[in-house]
Amino acid sequence: MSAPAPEQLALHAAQLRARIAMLDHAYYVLDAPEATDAEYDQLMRALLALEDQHPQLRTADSPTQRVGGAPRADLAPAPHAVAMLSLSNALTDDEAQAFDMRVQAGLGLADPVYCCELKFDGLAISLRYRDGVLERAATRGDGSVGEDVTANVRTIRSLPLRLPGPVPPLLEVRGEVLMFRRDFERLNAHQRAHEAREFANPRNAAAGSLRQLDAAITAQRRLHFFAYSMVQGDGEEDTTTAPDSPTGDPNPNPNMPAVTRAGSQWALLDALQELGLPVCEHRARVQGIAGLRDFYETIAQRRDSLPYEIDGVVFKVDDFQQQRRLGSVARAPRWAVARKFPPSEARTQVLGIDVQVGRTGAITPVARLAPVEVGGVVVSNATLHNEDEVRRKDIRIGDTVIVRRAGDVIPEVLASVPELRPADARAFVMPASCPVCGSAIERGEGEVIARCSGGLICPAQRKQALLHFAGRRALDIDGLGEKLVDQLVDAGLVSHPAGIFALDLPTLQKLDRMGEKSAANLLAAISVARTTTLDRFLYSLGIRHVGETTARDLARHFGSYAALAAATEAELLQVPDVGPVVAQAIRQFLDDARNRAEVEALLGTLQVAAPPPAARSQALGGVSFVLTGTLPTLSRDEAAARIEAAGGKVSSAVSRKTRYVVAGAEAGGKLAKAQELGIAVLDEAGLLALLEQTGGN
DNA sequence: CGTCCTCGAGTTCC
DNA sequence: CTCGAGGACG
Repeated sequence: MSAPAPEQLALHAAQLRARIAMLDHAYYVLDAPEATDAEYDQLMRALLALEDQHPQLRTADSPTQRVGGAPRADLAPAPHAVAMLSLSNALTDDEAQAFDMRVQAGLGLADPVYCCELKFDGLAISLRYRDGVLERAATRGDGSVGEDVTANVRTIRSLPLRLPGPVPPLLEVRGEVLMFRRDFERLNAHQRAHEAREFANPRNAAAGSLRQLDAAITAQRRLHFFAYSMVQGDGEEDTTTAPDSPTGDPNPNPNMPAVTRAGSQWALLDALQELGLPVCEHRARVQGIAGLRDFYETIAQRRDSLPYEIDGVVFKVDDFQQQRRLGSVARAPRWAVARKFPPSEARTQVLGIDVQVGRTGAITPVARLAPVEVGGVVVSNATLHNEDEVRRKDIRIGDTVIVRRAGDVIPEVLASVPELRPADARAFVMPASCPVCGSAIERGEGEVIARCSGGLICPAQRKQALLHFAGRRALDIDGLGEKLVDQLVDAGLVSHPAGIFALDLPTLQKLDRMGEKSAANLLAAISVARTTTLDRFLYSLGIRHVGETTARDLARHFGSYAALAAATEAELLQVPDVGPVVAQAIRQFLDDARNRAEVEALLGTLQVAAPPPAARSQALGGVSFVLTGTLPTLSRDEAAARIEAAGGKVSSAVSRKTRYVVAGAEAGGKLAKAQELGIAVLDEAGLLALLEQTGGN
């Protein structure tokens, strides 16, 4: 085969570039992808291969030369008169301490004064005001040249387009553009509703919104801005003689604008604020390493309750003269450092997508991930919830994905990174039959969850049913966990709950790694579980839609299993919170012959006591509480029991009807919600005091 | 009939 | 903890 002519190759490369540019425009600008990711990827690979073989074809504007958030062709380049530096990072307390030591050494000064601020997880932006009028807004870009995003930045409501009062003829304000969590969630809900791709996090959403070509779209996205620094004139380094006092009191020239007079970062922030620029309220002026630590700790605790995301805090030497003496190295100033929080997000690869079978037969896709550390633990699995979710987030096997494990414990796959998708990435396909028992998988009309139709034929469902039965909130059989249930079911020793009570020592000892001692312990635990209460018993049966609360309501209403079994659907409807769906599910369970036999067998071996009576104390008269976080001494159950004993109600979600939120350590979203709704927040001591007070009389 | 509230179910790691 | 969905209530 003969080599194609060079002109032909050049033409081919140009065609590929044009096609890719067109698809980029459709994807990033018009939000209307015109090709699948695989097609796009194929084009890109073809171009890369071509350029690799014929380097002379590689052009500076080739899409292959783009890295990450490279400037988009259609946004004008915006050079920075003074480079936008980044900050060096301190990832550990030791590194923060080293920074403080360097500053002390550089200044020959013990315990320097620092200005502490938040490190926003957004985009650095520079705003140029000429005679007080916003003239140009630019992204950081590579530090020396950014992108002109003036039209988009103008849509930020909190940003003054004209600065009042005396201002220098040319003033450049720097700060961060970010999206509040609330607006981010609203945006994603909107994207979801329009079947558009969701954003992985507020920062990506802010970046995407700011780089919109249509400023009308940016306007709808509700961006925010916080100012944190300033460059004067046309970029000459600030040489104004700063007043000796960092607060910048009496000034020789009172006509000079306050921003110009400021002799310290702290005073500058004040001055920016006076100009009507948004300045974040979370800042502090502190002394020495102890002060830096305090600020870091305080903010780390509040991190989750802030309305926007931050990835750390920033420490700056406060005094401008001192800053100048310290100077800059390479691309970062020596007088400032970013103390980062441990990352709560990480990228990793999807090795595969398996499905799990739950107690009710629910089929849940689970991503097997290349192990990655995020939020302090190594994550290797993450639920994908359901089929629709996988499709919506467009997560494929082989994809690189963003995983998050924030204040909450459960890792979540936020999004895939389409740029890093390999050509052989495979989409997830919901299997047609259960991987465990082979029964058909069905998904009801309008339902989100697909289910294995095998019922208790399915070993997976049987195992889950047994685990539920033995669970802490049901019969509470200590030691009967997943491993053991697996063994018992696989060995054919137990196939249904009543079978647990037929176990004996010789049978148990047939199992691997089951000595006499542990077997005896298990039998003792089973024996203890023979005595139970009606509410726990009803809950343990695993009737659909009957959870802990409904089981308790049923127990209280009917008083005995026999009474419940005799109830008609109409009678069931009399029970609080039982409607037609739940009543039917209960009736269906009771009418099934196998279930009846099972319950009969259980009742033959168990002693089921009448349910504990409802709280008699009316002290708290149905006041509604929500618990969140870890309390110092009480467990959550104990706290709930005490509240209920005093006649209060404990529910799981915060709403306007909630009177108190009891928050412990590492409280998450519920605390934030409580603050949002203005609901009283108690700590453990506050709760105990309240109980004491009301219970005492 | 729509809105809000609550419950049930599934889930990760050590 | 978060979702979906059932139930209560206006």
